[in-house]
Amino acid sequence: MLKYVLLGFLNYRSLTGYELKQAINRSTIHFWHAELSQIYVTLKALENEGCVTSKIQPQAERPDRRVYTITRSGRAALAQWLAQPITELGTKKELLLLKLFFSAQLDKDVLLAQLRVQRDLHQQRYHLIQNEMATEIQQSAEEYPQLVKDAVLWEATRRLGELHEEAYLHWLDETIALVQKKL
Amino acid sequence: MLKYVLLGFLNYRSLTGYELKQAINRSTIHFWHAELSQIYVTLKALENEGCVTSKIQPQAERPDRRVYTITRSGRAALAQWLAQPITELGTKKELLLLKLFFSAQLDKDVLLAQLRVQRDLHQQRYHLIQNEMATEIQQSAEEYPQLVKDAVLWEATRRLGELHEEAYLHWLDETIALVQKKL
DNA sequence: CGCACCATGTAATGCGTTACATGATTTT
DNA sequence: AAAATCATGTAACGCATTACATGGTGCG
Repeated sequence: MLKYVLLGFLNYRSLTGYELKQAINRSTIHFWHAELSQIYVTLKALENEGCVTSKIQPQAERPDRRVYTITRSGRAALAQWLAQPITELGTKKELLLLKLFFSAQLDKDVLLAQLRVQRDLHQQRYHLIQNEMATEIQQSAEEYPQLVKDAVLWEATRRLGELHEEAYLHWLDETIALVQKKL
Repeated sequence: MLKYVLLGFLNYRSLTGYELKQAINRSTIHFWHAELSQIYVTLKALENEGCVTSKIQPQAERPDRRVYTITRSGRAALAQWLAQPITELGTKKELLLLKLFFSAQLDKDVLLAQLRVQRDLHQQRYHLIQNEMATEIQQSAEEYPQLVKDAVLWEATRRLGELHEEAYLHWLDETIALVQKKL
């Protein structure tokens, strides 16, 4: 899938691997991520498939950059993938739930500490989604008026992140209280 | 991590690979899953590490089964893992959000169809979590009174699944309306 | 008669993470 | 002086998915 993430961003404009990583971190990070090393590998694969082309851009006082550009064939591949229906639900892997599931014999205070750390982390992410990410999207929409439709959808993905974090925080409070009472 | 899922279940009682797959499907499926083939591979690895032992149980009129039993060393590994704090948030991969993010140029009706299929799928999962899974947990708690504490935590993991699906369904309705209006 | 269930495994492939390797510039 | 940012890659390792392989029993 990383292929399509990269094609998606390159469809807006030409970018380097490094910039693609930044684009991901600013926008899709809460539902799709990738390591830089994997991005470079995948870009090379996309080039072999003819979905992108690359040119070295020499820079003074900075390392040279390899700028990737989407091809017609790359746009076609992206469009084809977008139109393809998803027929199954995605499978999640939630480490916290896994540990919690088997934690009945674990020391109660260790478990509570675990849950409180998670509460902090999720609170932080919640604020990030509500503030930094929301303004980021608004700014893009104002800066590039041709992307209003895109911005509507970006906002929708942000909104699910917000709702999920709200649910998660609510659940953590519920669960901390539950563990205190019943364990 | 699959190692610990298997150890977690084997800590309750000895099981075969096939039964472990069933246990996962009945309980942790919405936050952790695994293919049978991977379970068999991982069980073999656990045996090499001394975390489990296995015995062939011959069966008449059924294929022989290999029953796995957790060792003292396996219990220790499990306990050690459970006590270990999680310091980072898990990273999700949500295919639907990824497609949605890049779908501004996609045909509106194709996108709406995509979202409606998802609504059906999530509705189904929501009911599964609320009904089958809830009763499954209650039954286990009644059947094995020594597992009341465990059942409290199982129920907690189920509850997050429920809350997440509620949020997801809410969001899908929101988003379908949004796409109809603004795209 | 065909499908689902019981039951276990191997092999190939793909994808992702972590570590390694390099090195200048800018910010704190 | 140290840390972060810019910038690109290779290599090893681990884990997961998919396909392949086998074969009996029970049910509709």
